[in-house]
Amino acid sequence: MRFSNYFIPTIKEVPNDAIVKSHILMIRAGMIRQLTAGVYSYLPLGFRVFNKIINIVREEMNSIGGVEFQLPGLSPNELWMESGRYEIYGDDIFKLKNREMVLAPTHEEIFTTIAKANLNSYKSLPQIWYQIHTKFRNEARPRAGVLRTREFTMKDAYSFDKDWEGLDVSYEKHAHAYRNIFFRCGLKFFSVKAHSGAMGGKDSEEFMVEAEAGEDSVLLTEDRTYASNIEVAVSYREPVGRKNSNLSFEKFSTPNIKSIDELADFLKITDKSRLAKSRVFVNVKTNEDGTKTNEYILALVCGDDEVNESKLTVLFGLGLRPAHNEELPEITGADAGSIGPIGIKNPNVKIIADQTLKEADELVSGANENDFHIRNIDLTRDVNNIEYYDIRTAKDGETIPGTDKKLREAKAIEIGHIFKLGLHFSQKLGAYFLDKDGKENPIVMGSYGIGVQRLAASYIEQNNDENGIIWEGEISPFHIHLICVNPKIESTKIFSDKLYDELGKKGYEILYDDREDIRPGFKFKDADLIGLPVQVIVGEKNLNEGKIEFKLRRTGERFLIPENELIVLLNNYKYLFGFK
RNA sequence: CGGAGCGUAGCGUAGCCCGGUUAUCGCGCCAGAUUUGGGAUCUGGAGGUCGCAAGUUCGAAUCUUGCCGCUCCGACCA
Repeated sequence: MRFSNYFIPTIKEVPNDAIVKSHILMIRAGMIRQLTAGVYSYLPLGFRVFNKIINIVREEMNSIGGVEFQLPGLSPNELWMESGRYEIYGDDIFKLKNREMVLAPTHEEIFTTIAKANLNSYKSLPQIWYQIHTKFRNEARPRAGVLRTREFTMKDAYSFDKDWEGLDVSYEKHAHAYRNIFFRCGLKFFSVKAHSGAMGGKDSEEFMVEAEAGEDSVLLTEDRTYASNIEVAVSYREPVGRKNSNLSFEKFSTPNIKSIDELADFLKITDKSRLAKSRVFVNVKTNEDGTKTNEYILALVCGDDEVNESKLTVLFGLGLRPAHNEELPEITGADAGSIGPIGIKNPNVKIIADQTLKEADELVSGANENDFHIRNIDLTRDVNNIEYYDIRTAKDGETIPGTDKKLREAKAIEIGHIFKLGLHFSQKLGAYFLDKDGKENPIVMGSYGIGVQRLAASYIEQNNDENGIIWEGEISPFHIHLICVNPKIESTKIFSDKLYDELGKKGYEILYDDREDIRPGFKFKDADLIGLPVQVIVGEKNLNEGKIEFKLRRTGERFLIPENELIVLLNNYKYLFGFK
């Protein structure tokens, strides 16, 4: 590609709106431009990278037997009401104003509709169906350039199996394909156990790239044998245990004490583990007749721990939400800050506590009366029907239960998600098949996604320096940045043109900076910013001695080589181009 | 949705607090000249509904109110 005939609007200055590295560099290198919040135009260079990723994804999906579709972006409201997601998604789904339709944020419903009509026999299962195209999500807060947007390209795949064992196989195939994809894209990635989210389902694994710009928190061991999203991570914490002094509980005045920290200061103690923190949750249950009832839950953890809402959701279901501040006095008798397990106003509140508090005594907690707490609470003696679960959020520095392996907390970007969906959509939308015995069964489904732009941004997060992006491997937009220092000098122009043709014929993808009236420094800066793995520089002085310059982008190393050695040298570096 | 900040030429900005000539500067752009190995120099030039609307005022980029948009933090996030 001749630069003079291409379109790469590079920018020297850092754009005002960009904070995150990959965002800044994608704009500066002329890959993307923002149209409005969370909506980006893909410029030729960016589009080229995305397409490289798409091709890798396509190859790996095909290799596990995936078949490619292209489904509509528009779909009728009705379909989403049937699956129940019209409500669940709420504002996150784009709704058309002049037609009863939505812009699909994902395609379970539509793929399932096709499965319902056509996968009627166990003989037609299993199937892996996928597509690579645009998704629309009305994100409340798009951020960090292309990392979280309202319109993006996603590879979404769905597996259809006759039983759970079949799903396991389909799931493993995807896990394998995903590892190949991310490896080929040159990412340093890992996978974590994940929360399987609103649709129920069993196993779920997220593929992560560690990056400061990430929105997810993960806990991992240094040897990466364990990694987990913080939403589900389990770690060991010494139980609080019993002191058995058998002190009776007593209420005491704690004026204006709202937080655990304030309470600790007030009591002049530093160990907050016995200051039991109470959080109140409302679990909205839908009854058979469609009416709704509220279940109330009080969750206790150590004062220096946090309640993990994802873990609670697993225990109680999707209707769970934190109680609003206005509801608290009605449920407990006090405002946030004075709530505890003893003397709750509503006698039907279910009390649960984290395992670390199992049978603990001499606890301090709110008295369910503003500005009062209670000390010497013995959960075994004083709280009836208490149940213990793992409901705390694991923390940096803690160990994996039963080992001495330490967990480190890190920020990460989720680049892919594989997920055993189960029966939710097949049952809701009526996708059943007949088994060998002529019996009707719901199809067992899996769902698998990869965000294309997010993957590119993740790569850039991991591969950049103060001069720009550093591309290497299969997703580099081109292989070689050929720079003719001054095309106005005939000898260099003739030589560069010839080199461009020859290298092209050898299968190299070349970005050829043939621009006239651009000073050399400008071309070099552009080359480093765009960041192709190898730069070949043709200048008058060197060429007069039969030499050209060869530069490696990552290390900045330059070699002055005889022109006829270029082909051999390039061959030595073919791994930089993702050549086998 | 809550909190904070911002909106002046394609990009980055000064001016705003304390209202008053022709709205500042740099990059980029156009023309010419000189230049050509790390984002050139000089000369000349084009480019603006100061986000929008209403208000206060003799007079508003500047003050007030409302709206819109964007960014960041948080909430949310199959």
